[in-house]
Amino acid sequence: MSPGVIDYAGRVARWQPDAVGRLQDAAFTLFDEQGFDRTTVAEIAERAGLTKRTFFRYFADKREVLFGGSKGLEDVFVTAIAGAPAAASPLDAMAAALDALAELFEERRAGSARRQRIIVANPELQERELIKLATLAAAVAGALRARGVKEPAATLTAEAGVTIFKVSFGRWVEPANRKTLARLQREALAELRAVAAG
Amino acid sequence: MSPGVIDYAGRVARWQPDAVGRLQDAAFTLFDEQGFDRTTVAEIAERAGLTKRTFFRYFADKREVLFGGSKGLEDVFVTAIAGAPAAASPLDAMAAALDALAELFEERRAGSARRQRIIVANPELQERELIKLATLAAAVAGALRARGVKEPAATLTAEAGVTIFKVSFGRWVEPANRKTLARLQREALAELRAVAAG
DNA sequence: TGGTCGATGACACTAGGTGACATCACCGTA
DNA sequence: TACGGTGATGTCACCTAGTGTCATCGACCA
Repeated sequence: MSPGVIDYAGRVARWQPDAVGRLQDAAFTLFDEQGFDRTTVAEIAERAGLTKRTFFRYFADKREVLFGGSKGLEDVFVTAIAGAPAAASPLDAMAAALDALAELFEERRAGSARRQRIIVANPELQERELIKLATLAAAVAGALRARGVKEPAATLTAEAGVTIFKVSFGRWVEPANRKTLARLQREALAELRAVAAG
Repeated sequence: MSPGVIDYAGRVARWQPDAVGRLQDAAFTLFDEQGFDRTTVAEIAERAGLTKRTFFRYFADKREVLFGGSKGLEDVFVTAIAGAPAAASPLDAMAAALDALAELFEERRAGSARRQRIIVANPELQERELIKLATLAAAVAGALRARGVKEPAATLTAEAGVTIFKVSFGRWVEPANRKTLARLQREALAELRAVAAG
């Protein structure tokens, strides 16, 4: 669609640039305006100046368009675990990784809240969110095992860390919240330590 | 389909009994034989002697036919939490609830393993499983709050308990496993305590 | 006898998702 | 300069999950 666009160099480009970005923008806007399931893929594609078929070339399904950033999240988390001091306990490594995550998000609270609104409003999207978090937990557990943590401690620690992130993230994006994500995560971690101590 | 069946009283019944059960049986068998996504709803319905439309009257979607028992699971979990001694710590109440769950499953290891095989083979089904577990965790957190546990301790404890169940269940249904679910859960809980203690 | 109810069937329709093939600007190379 | 390959996109036909609506007909009741 729309061939013959003039690109930055003044040459005739066949396609408008950044099809993926345009699809994501269109999807976010439409989901936010009319809700996820009152928005069709054809509608998203049309708004992005593309076709349904092109949408499905970039995204495995309609939900996936909202989860583009999850690979980056996983990378930051795993890298931070791997980079923690060798002497750090599993839970200390986890604390360091949570701080690294917080830094990644701190600037994007408005966008995160918008995305969260869309997801919370739709069970299908919550399912996808949960499997992304489960995948994340599995990767984190792998990073812990690479540090010498045994099973099932690695999986339990990883799940605990991801749970802390999830719970804290949910509080962070609440309109009334004034605390930083880093602080909410540290509080949750302390709480978990207290619970486990009995 | 198949009207004119003779029922237990010798009278002519219009329909064969237990449509839900027949649909579940057909679905389990077909999913196990040919996989979840190579099985169509029309196929399941036909095998059960019913139509697609009837399938969707009983199950909200194709996946739901595998998750009929999750309400019972939640009831047992929540009841056990509520019934724990008033003096028990949150984690002790959790331990008691996990024992109660183990009792519920101990007799059904073969069936549980078959269901697990089907679910593990398909990401869509894992998504549904995860949201069921998340719903379970939310209910358990509610039961803990009813005991006076504050947030975020209640949610963190509930998530930890459900994680212990999930991890232990996965190990329990492994072909090589010889331990009971109760024992695997107790081991995981001890491990979690050790990790959190540092 | 007739009327309501409840479980199921029949049928048409929407939308997510896929496979196969066509299009055409771009780019490297002879 | 001509030409062939490549990659991003479009077109079209198709499958199947899931839904809305109305028809059917034995059971049950007055």
